[in-house]
Amino acid sequence: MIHIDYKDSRPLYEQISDRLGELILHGAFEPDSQLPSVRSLAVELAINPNTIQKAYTDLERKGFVYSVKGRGNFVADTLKIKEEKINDLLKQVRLLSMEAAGLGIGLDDIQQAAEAAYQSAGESL
Amino acid sequence: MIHIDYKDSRPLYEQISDRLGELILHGAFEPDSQLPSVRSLAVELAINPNTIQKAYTDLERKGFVYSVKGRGNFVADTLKIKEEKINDLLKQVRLLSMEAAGLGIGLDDIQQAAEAAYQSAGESL
Amino acid sequence: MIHIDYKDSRPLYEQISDRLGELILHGAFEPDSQLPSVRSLAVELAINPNTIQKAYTDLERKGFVYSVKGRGNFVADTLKIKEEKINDLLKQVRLLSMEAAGLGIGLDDIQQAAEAAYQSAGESL
Amino acid sequence: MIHIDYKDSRPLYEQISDRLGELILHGAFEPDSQLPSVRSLAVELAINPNTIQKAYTDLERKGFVYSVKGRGNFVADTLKIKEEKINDLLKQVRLLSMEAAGLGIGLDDIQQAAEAAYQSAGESL
DNA sequence: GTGGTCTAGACCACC
DNA sequence: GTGGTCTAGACCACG
Repeated sequence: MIHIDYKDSRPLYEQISDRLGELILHGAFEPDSQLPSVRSLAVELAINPNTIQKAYTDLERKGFVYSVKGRGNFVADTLKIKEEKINDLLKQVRLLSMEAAGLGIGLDDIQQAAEAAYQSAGESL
Repeated sequence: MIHIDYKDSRPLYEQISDRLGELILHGAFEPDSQLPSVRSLAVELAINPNTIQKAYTDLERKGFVYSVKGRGNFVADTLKIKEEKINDLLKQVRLLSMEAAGLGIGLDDIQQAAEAAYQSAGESL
Repeated sequence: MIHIDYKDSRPLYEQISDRLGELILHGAFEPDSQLPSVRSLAVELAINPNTIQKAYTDLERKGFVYSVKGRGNFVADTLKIKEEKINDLLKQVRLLSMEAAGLGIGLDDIQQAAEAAYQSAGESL
Repeated sequence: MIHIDYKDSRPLYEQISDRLGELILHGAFEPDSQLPSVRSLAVELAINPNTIQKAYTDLERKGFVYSVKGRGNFVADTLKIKEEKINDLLKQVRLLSMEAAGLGIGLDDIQQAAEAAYQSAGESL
């Protein structure tokens, strides 16, 4: 479910946090369902529990997860998060488009690239 | 021409390298023209010359610049670089589009966002 | 009467203790009347009896409740408690006011906020 | 400048984070001025550097501080933060006032307590 | 068994 | 010297 890449320059806790956030965003977990415990994940990934803990703290800061002492970590209501994520993504598209305009790329090229990728993603579902 | 932001969490050398690379890509310098010397830039930006040197080394690694011992740093032929940059940007658009598909964003939303941003950038030229 | 919020980061026993204390303070129980038994509350809330027991112990420590072995838990004389609570609350108001002074908030702003909230609470009774 | 209370039930990192945040909010540091380094604070307070680091991370999350790798931690622009803090404080006043209404405390009592404390704070400046 | 906090000691990237 | 990350091992509160 989670793959650690030691060649990745990102810190381990961030790889884990990002990956879990991705899974949550894409609906891999039910809201309010329990996530793997700090210790079990630590064992599974052969990583220090503190590092897992940092990943969960990061997810809590981002609002993806809430934690209850003595009980575990649970996935938060992802609706608002998803909206934020969507806004973020569109903002990135806008930035890239403006940059593309500066580099002389045609609007068509961008839109076609978007379309092709979008549909290939749809097919793989 | 170059602005250093001490609040930026990126290292200084990277800010300088990125900014110079941007200027080169957008045609602010003629190919083979000479760039400011390490020392002059260091004085101008009130920064340690080692940091400037590292920025130039970074640009050389990326192929934006070539350096001649005892003479200075010069802008490389940017044609290939520009092509790479364009490919890079389109690749990013594709990635975002695939991610968008996974999040349930409509293709229209993406293309419209791109179009609006593209045109607003064109107007500001 | 008591609602458990599993998303609340406070421990369960504290949620229960706080809620019962609130009810007692606001006169929801007669003095010396019997409170629900540990077991019945445990069943009703679908919670471990140990947790309920800890809540009652907490309330006893605070002086809201007294317990008679073999008979149950009973509400204490709340008069003194109420006075303490009032003193507590006024103390908090004073602390906030001093902090407000340090932050440059006007006294009027505080008093008006207090008045508006006070009256809105009165209307909802 | 910072006092650690080992009898305080709050974690050390939170005591430090809160205290520094307080100092920043009350203008004890110039914006963009450098805060004590992780290591120096660790020595001064006789505490593990990791704990100080966690305090700074916490302050960064709250927007009180920004950190630049290799250079140190600096106080952020506190204007927005101060506004948030003021809103927070007034919200607390409102909560207390509503609670007071439920307990039968007079509005006068609250406002007078606020006034007395407010003025005593003003005199001590 | 669960998460939360803390210490001690280490290594890295950046300046 | 600066912050950032990671490991190892420990103790506590909670259920």
